[in-house]
Amino acid sequence: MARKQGSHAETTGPKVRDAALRLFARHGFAAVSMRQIAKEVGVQAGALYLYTPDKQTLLFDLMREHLEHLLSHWQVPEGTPLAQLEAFCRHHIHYHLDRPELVFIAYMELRNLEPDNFAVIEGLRRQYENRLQDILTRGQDSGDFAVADGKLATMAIIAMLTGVNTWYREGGRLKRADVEGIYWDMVRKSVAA
Amino acid sequence: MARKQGSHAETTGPKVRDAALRLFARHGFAAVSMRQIAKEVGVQAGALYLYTPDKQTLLFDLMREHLEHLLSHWQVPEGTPLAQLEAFCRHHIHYHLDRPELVFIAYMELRNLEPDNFAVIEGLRRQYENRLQDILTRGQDSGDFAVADGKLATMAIIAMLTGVNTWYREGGRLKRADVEGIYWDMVRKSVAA
DNA sequence: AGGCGAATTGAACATCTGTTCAAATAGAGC
DNA sequence: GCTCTATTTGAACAGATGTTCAATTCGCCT
Repeated sequence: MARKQGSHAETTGPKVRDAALRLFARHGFAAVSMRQIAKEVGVQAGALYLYTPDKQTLLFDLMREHLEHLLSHWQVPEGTPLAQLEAFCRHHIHYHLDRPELVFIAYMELRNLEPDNFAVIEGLRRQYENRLQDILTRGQDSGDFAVADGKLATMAIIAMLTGVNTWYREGGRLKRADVEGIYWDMVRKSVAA
Repeated sequence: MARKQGSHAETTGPKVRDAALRLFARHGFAAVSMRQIAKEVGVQAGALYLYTPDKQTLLFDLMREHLEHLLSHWQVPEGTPLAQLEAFCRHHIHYHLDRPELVFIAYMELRNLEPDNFAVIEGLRRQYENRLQDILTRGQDSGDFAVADGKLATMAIIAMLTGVNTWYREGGRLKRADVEGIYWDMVRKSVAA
């Protein structure tokens, strides 16, 4: 009962995060116990509390980091509204297909966030949506797009694009570039003037 | 400790189902205990087992009944592919906005189903998707639609339409008929030849 | 070689989990 | 009013829950 051989916070820390990510995505936050996470890491449950103040924070940090990285990793480029919309769509699909577990958690576990944490995540998500809505508004003003309602079109497009994660499997009938192209084509037409 | 005044299986049974529906939708299947459901019904936990063999079946029955009703309540009408697609889209939105809790559960709680139950629900869902895919295929063959990939377009459209449930709130800026119309317009354009 | 801080154990806490069942009471038909 | 059955209670089960902490060992620096 003591410290283990080869133990270091720099290796155990990420392991805890990854185990939580994997297990929360597979079974859901509420269905996963701290002891299961500990087992996956190869450690006793008590040791987890060196790396997170509690289970809730483990979830919150995963979601916050995901959304903050999504926002910082990509900015709307200069160009026509059409080019901006294409860049958004292609990046969204690409980025989300790269992180299925984080995307899944960030959507499915919203109701397991405590009110303060929920407000933070909601705010970040809203920022991301606003980027798309701004593109659509600009395209509407310039006459490139014909969108009846900006907010609705934003939600419709994001729901459609994020939906890729529910069915796409690596090594399937379609390659990622194909999927990107086909989705972009549908989005383009759906808002076309 | 005994039978309660005014107790009848015909009233308690539905109460159990409704309480489970409401609580599962709000907090998630795994986060809700049988004692919470019992409290909502106004009964002790043991009494629930007169109305369901176990917690899992409570969830499964909600999902199965929802999807079976969705399938039996609406059939693809005769007509042009365009008319069929419009009917599908409008009905989908209307039906789903009427049952936000069931829709939410049927999507979010898939991973909490035991394998056999999951297979049943998956099968029902697939049947519903196939209806849309058939419409798209027929429209593609007739030259009314230009769809690069039938399966992908099916998933894209369903994701987009079901997404309404994540943001629409009764009494908001848009009426249900407006939403229906705007979504149908986007879908129509997205598959247009 | 020795000492100090970092990392982990394992037991303990109080409470909650799904489920079963004998006992008890209520409604309904006579 | 009596009986029969439908309906519910409340206790019990064996185990799981998130979290804390003194005790212990390992890695690293001098």
